[in-house]
Amino acid sequence: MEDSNEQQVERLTPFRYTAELATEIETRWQDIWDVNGTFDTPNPAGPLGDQAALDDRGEKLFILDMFPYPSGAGLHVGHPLGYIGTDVYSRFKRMTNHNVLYTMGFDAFGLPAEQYAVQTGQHPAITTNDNVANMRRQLRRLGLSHDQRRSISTTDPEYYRWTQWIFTQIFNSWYDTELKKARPINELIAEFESGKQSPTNGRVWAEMSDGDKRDCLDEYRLAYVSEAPVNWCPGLGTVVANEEVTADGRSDRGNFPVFKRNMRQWMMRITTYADRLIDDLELLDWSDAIKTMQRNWIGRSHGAHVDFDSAAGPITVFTTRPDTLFGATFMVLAPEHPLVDHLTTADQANSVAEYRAAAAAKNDIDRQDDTREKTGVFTGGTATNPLTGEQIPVWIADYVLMGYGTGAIMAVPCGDQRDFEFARTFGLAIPAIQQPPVDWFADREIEPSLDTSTWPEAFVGNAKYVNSANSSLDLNGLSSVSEAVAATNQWLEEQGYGQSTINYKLRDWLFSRQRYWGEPFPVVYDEDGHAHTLPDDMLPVVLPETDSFSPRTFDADDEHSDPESPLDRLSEWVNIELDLGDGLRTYRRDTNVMPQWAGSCWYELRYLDPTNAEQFVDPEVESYWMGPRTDVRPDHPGGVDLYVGGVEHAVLHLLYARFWHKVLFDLGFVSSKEPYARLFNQGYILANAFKDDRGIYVDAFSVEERDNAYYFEGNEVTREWGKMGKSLKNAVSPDEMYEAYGADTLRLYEMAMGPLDASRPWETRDVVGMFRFLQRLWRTMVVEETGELRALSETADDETRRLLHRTIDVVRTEMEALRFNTAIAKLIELNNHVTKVVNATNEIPREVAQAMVLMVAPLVPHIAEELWSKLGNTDTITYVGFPEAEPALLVDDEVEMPVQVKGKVRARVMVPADADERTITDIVLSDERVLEALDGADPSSLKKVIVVPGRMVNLVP
RNA sequence: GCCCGGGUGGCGGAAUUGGCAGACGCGGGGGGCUUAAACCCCCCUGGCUCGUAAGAGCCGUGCGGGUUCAAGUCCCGCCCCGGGCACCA
Repeated sequence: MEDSNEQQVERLTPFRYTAELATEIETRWQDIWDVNGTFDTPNPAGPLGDQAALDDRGEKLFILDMFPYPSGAGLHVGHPLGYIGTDVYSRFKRMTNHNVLYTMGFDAFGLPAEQYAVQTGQHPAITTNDNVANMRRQLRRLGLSHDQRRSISTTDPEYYRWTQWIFTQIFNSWYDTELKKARPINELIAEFESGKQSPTNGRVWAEMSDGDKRDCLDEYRLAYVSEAPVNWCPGLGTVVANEEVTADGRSDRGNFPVFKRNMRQWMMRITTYADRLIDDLELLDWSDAIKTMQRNWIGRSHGAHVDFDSAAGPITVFTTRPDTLFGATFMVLAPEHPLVDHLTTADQANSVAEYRAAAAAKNDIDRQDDTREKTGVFTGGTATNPLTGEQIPVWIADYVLMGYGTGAIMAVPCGDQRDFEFARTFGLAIPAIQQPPVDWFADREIEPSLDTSTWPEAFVGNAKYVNSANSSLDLNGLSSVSEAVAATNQWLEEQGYGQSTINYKLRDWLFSRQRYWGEPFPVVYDEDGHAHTLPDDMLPVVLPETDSFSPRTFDADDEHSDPESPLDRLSEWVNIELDLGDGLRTYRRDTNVMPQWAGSCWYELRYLDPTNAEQFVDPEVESYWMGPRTDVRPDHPGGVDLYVGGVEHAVLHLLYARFWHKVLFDLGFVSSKEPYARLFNQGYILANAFKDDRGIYVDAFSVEERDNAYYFEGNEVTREWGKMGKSLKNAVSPDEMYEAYGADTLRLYEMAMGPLDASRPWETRDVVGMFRFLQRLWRTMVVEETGELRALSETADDETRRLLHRTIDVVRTEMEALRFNTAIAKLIELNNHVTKVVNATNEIPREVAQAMVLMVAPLVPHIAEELWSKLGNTDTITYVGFPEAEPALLVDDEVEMPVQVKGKVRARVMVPADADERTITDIVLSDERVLEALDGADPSSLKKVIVVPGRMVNLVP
């Protein structure tokens, strides 16, 4: 009987590096690592403190992944891209004398976990635990070098106890605008009592009742309950934060419509930190793209508040261009503006009411989706332009948003495109107040003129001011916007018509959700409805058990439904008797839960000291791992040394976490002013997805390609790129890859396929290239027939040794810079060379074998451990020093230099490596092929001879 | 519309401060081993033209200009793709 191929291979080379052998090696080493606690990292103090171990390790380094939601679907090969990258880097750093903190937790509260639970009918605690366990298993199989002792889940009561504690700290703090930092609310009370400052509501502290004092303090707290317009999402049955609403007015989870509604909700006063959140971006080693997104989201703009007198009292507008006030010929208020009623005249009442009703019926999407046709109505009322003294008409229009600035604008049609369009539509005057430059007219192919009826659009920019003077202010003749703004602001402040100010797009953070699967608020309400946070010894407030954990959701379009928190139903839990210091009283619990983001706002801090029962983190431990590295640079803010994750958290998680961290910094709990000193955004793994003619995704693995077209079950389908995922029916699971090649090959392929920050398409058929490399590596050291270590020779030939050291040099540099793809290419080149040596001699030089194993160890740790032990070592390779290049071996005696004639390579000559320009020139100009290439030109009278030593020579005849 | 990225062989991608374009891998071709095949090993592989051949020449990094001895890299003007923001006063 004939053997199958596999049987033959098995019989002839039973110790070949196959998927089966890889799996055996990998699972065995994973067990050894676990048993030995190989990746346990010592702290300087506390429960995980170990001074002896700490002394053995070098400089500290905190490497962090954005932790995942433990989704029920499990991992596909796209998920661990970043994790493999951080693992390789962590392992490399351990080998270059660093004490590396590297672990992984689970962001297990929130909508996805809850929706999965609702889907399966299982309690979210059960499904979450299952999912976490499954994910731990999948990540372990990848060989990630996490310190398992430090892994947390946000759903552990021991963890969310501290999430609740931080909430109480925030609640019991206020922002001191003088010192520009958060302080305990008790210090504010002390200042009110001593008279050092007075409440901003204008009342006298000593004369206020206890209840009034509480109300007054609530105006200051960094966490507060407010009745405010919020985003109500009936489809999810909860309110959501601004950051969770997409540009087209839908929820980022579930894609349901979102409606603006006034509701009583918890808010976080993140706006008080707007300046610091923008300014401290300067201190961060983050990409400009992410910084820009944060800046845009916070949306700081410098301008002025200006009051326009009217019959209904002063109308305040915010403008960034007070210099254009002379051109303000009308005003526009948002339809919801409170002064509209008072301004509207009787004969305009009907049309105003009609317009306001129409605007109210539209949600934000429709208002923005508009074809940009300007609509609006005249209120009949007028206001006084403080600079010109003219009476100008007041309109309402939905292009002015109540949610930004003051909800009212002064319209300068000649200098603002929106106002220009509005004025054109309704035939309002457009006087020019600047003389646009000649070029501006030329570009628009019109004659220069101050008659704006010839202008196609508004003019925005620096230009000479005209018609801009009154008896006490004269801008005419100025030509820079900044000068004119300064002059106008000064005038406005002197005359009491306004003042320069800063406006932000950022709103306070809506912090409560009407869901079940989240952290309960550590808050109770007394009989007067005042909120009290619970003292430390009553934490955690454990999420109560219930079968009815699913929230009430509504028809997604039912704007007028009301949220109904699942916790509301648990009256036995809601109503309690407590002694909060003034005897046993009846209280009512808060029935909201915190948003998904709460747990991820501080998890990196808990990794530092995960088992500390006394504090959320020991300050000594925090300062060791996250304290400012002023030795690196004087303005280093402290924080995680390397944070790797996707760009999708640019404004959500990263903004919230920075805010919480800054509060904790202000209150003295942490020494770092930023949580993440360096951020690296990894790319995504993309995969082909295919749609049939109904636009439905078909199984990508059953699609056939013929003549540049794609077919599924005989029908042509269209190809598109997408993130890998279940919904696109193109997910490849890591288990398939383990089965075919093992985890080391998967790790290597993901690192080799491109730079870590680039998205790239997955190609299963390419994976085999990395598998072949590992097979060859294995074969250079292991005899496939016997499994024995190949014979070692004591010395390498000169060429091999030089190549080895050049490789070490490059691999170190590339690993350090997270360019694992190029490091791998160099290692393959070295291995290809070594394969030739081994083929010729049947032995491998010991120094080469050792260095190669050490260099691949961060990338493919299992095969490296196995080879390392075959080479006679008994200890793990994890903490062995990474090879260092011998500088003398990096320079050659002779180098080949290309010789160009007029920039084109015509010849190559060998020159001594240390030759200077003179010597090189002499050698080059006496070379036969060079003379030939010069084609008869006289080498002694060349126009130019450019010599870049070690690079090239260029001759210009 | 504005702000970020990006565009290099059949494919994924390499290329220090401007200095030999296409490293490495996949795919493709040829050879060796084998009764045969698979595995493995060795060689070739951007396009075009000329040459029996060794080889030689020309073109070539989205398009069009420019700077330079020299441009994938720098400058100007466009086109396309991906992402973010979007009536923000």
